Amino acid sequence: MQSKPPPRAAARRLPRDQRVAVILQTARSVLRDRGSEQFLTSEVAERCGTSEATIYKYFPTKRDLLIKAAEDWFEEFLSDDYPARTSGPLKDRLYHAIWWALSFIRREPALSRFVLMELRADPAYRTMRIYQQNREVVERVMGVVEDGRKSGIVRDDIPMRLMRDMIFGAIEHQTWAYLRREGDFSVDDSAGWITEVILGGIVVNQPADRHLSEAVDMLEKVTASLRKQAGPKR
Amino acid sequence: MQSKPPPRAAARRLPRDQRVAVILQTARSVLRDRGSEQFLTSEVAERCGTSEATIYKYFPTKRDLLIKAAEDWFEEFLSDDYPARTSGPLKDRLYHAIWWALSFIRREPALSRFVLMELRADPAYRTMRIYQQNREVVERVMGVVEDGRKSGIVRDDIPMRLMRDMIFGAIEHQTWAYLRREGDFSVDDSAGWITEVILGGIVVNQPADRHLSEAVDMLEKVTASLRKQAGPKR
Amino acid sequence: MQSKPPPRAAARRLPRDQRVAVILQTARSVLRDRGSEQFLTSEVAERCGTSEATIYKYFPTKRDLLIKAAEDWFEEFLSDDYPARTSGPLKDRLYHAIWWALSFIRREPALSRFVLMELRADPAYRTMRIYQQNREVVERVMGVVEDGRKSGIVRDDIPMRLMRDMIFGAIEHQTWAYLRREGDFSVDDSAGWITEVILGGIVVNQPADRHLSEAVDMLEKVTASLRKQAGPKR
Amino acid sequence: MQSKPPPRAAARRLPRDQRVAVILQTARSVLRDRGSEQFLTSEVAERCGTSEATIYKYFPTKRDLLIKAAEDWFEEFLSDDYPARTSGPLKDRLYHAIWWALSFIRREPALSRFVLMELRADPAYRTMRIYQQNREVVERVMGVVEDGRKSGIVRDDIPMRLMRDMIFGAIEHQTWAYLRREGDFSVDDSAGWITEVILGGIVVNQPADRHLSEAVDMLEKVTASLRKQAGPKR
DNA sequence: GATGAATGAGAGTTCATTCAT
DNA sequence: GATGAATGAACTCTCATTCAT
Repeated sequence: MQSKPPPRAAARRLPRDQRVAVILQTARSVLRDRGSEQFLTSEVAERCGTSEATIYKYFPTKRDLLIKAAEDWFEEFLSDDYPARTSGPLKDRLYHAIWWALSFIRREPALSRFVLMELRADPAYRTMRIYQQNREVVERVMGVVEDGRKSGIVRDDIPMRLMRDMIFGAIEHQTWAYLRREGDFSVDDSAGWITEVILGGIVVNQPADRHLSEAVDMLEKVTASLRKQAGPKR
Repeated sequence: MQSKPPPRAAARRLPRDQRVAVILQTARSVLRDRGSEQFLTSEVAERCGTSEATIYKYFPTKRDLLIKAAEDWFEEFLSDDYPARTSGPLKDRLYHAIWWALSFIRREPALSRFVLMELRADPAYRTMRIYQQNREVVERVMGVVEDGRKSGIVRDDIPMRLMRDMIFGAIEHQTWAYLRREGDFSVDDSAGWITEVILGGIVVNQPADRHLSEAVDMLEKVTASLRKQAGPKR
Repeated sequence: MQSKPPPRAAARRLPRDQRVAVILQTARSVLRDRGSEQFLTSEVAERCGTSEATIYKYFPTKRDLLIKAAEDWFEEFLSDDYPARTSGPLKDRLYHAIWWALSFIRREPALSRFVLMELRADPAYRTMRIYQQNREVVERVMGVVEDGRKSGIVRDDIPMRLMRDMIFGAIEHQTWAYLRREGDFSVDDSAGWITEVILGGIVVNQPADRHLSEAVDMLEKVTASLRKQAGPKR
Repeated sequence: MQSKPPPRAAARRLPRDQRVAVILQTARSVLRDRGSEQFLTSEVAERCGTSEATIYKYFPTKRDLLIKAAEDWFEEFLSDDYPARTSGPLKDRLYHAIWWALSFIRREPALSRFVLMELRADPAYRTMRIYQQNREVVERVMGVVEDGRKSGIVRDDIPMRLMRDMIFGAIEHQTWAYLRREGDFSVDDSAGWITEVILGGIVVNQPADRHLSEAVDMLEKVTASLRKQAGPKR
């Protein structure tokens, strides 16, 4: 016989808001531990010392609970935010933004996985708050690119959407195994390389280029020696 | 009252191979229509006019059926293959390979989705035939990069894995909405832009340009100083 | 057309303990009527006017239900217990204990059959409560034998295990047909004879008898020879 | 996909009798290896290189096959028989018969288990050939007891049925674990002890008995000395 | 005589969700 | 506001048995 459930731990008769908060927190922890596929309403109820019926009082559907929990979670992440870097060389700023996006995944793999692999598939995804939240992350990175464009550093023939796909495609691909709980990754390294390739591509400096820079070197020397030769001038 | 089920539509008593083929085809179509999560053996049985027991006669497990169906499907794609382009400029060859990978997704979104989002997560993925099949696609693209490296065109400081993640991350991200049945994409355009960015990055000024303009600057200074040195002329 | 199932007969919404009790009682009756091999959870559900899901709410497994039902059943038997007889002649005490064991089988053949023929074969049998319960019965009988040994009445060269096997082998064999619902047996008679044979064996001449008759023989001879020696007497 | 069954090994188109014989032999081996609960018609078919349909041509039912196989098996055992010992002391003959019954179990535990635990439960058991076969074994043992009775060695107040139950109850209980594949037993030891207890019971020679035999000893001495005293007589 | 193909009829579970109290 | 009780509706898988060829 199933052992009797332990007597409810949590306070009964919480005001609505608190009850909701408790449930959401618990749902978050279940989502973290089990992933969305093994997410059972019964486990949420058990962990927060309520009944499943109570949960269904506040959330019409398991999925609603799941989404709300994810959104709150995401919100929290966004609010204890690093300030975006808005000045400095483009490369540094891009690195910083990508690093930040990667660190989100690193810190909350379960949430990331749920958002990236489940919610994004939902037909209603675009109407969810979490869609907007996710956009914030994307915007922060793409904002840097946009700035680069405005100041003429970034090519303006490449569609923004493509650049976005490449950057976030790379981010997700790099973190795939980690999201699967099958490996780890270095936020710093990944951010570094992605930035590097995005900015400069994978093609070696052309030979022509090398010769030119040698030429520049020589000219610098010539210039310097001419200066000396000219003596203390004015 | 449920009226008696209509007599089985499909031919009964098929020879083994044909029955297997019918089941696999049907499974493929169910996978296409429903996705792997809503894939029911009962629906496969119904659609091909057999009983579920018959299906289980030939496939030990629902998952086995699913995988076998996917593998055959993939096989079919790989066999009416375009020849890989093995000569010509790196850019053309890379474009061609990426184009080919994209066209797979374009032609078989349901299959792609299943492979990319379900099977890849399976612990046994690496031991499946489909893993090898998928590798073929990846290898074909990365082979081009490798060649580029050997001939010194591609930077050899960037880890291959990163390049792979960027290319396929970009491919998958570009096709994401399409896999979700939410949009479309142009194989040609996507392939073109991905190639472009991967090879050259997103920054306007190629190093060659930068060096060149520095050189010009200096030459101007040198010229100016030589002029002064020459004294008041004319 | 199946007419709509009649509204559930049994009271709905029983408190947990009552529901569990109802299920256990029902399970017991199904076990009695069908035996463990034809024991269907669906029949239990039907008979007690619940759904199978309700049963699985309280019992994780069909087998668990079966075992719990058997254990409770056994418990009930053990609790309306006859006191063991702890004094008096060995024979009486052994008779009493065997009688008690037989009466268990007599009263609950279905349960006995399940325990003796199914559970005993279970790898986990030794860890079950019912194993302990069964031991109580065995111990009560063997305790008498043990006492007999201590007081020198019982031979101490025969392995206890063998004696146990003989006593319970005899008990089970005697009751076999009854367990099969094919006949009946008298608890009194069986107990009497088993006690008799176990204690004394099946051979007519007890050693005491043999010696006695030898002695008589010899005395007759002695008498005869003494008569001769005394000469022709009247 | 289930791998194709290997091409049939056995000759096709066997005459009826041979086919039946092959099936029966195979069924026996499956019964031996798997026990009757895991006995699958599919495995029989596979092992003897026929189809299940062929089996059903000759045996209307799985159970029929099982029974027929067991009967043939038993027959074989009975025919390469030890001759029963028909002379000598009762104890030796009983030992021999019990030993023989035990050795059957020892040699064919799977068959024994099937007969003792499955078939015996069948309502039609009494009408089966195997019931008669089993009786042969029982008779051989009980024949010895019967002889003992006739010659006055065995008590005639104990019901034969009880003696039978005690002897075979003891045999089965002793071999229980072995039939469960959980242990082993010594045919010699078991036979020895069972014989011992059955014949003599478990009670120590009574003290009275001891005194009597001492008395006999003394009388023998008296008789002897009287004889001497009487001198060479006649 | 032989068999490949096919299946009816379940079995045991699982879980999100409802509702009377 | 809270919940214990209850369940509908699936789902995957098994196997003895039948039948057209």
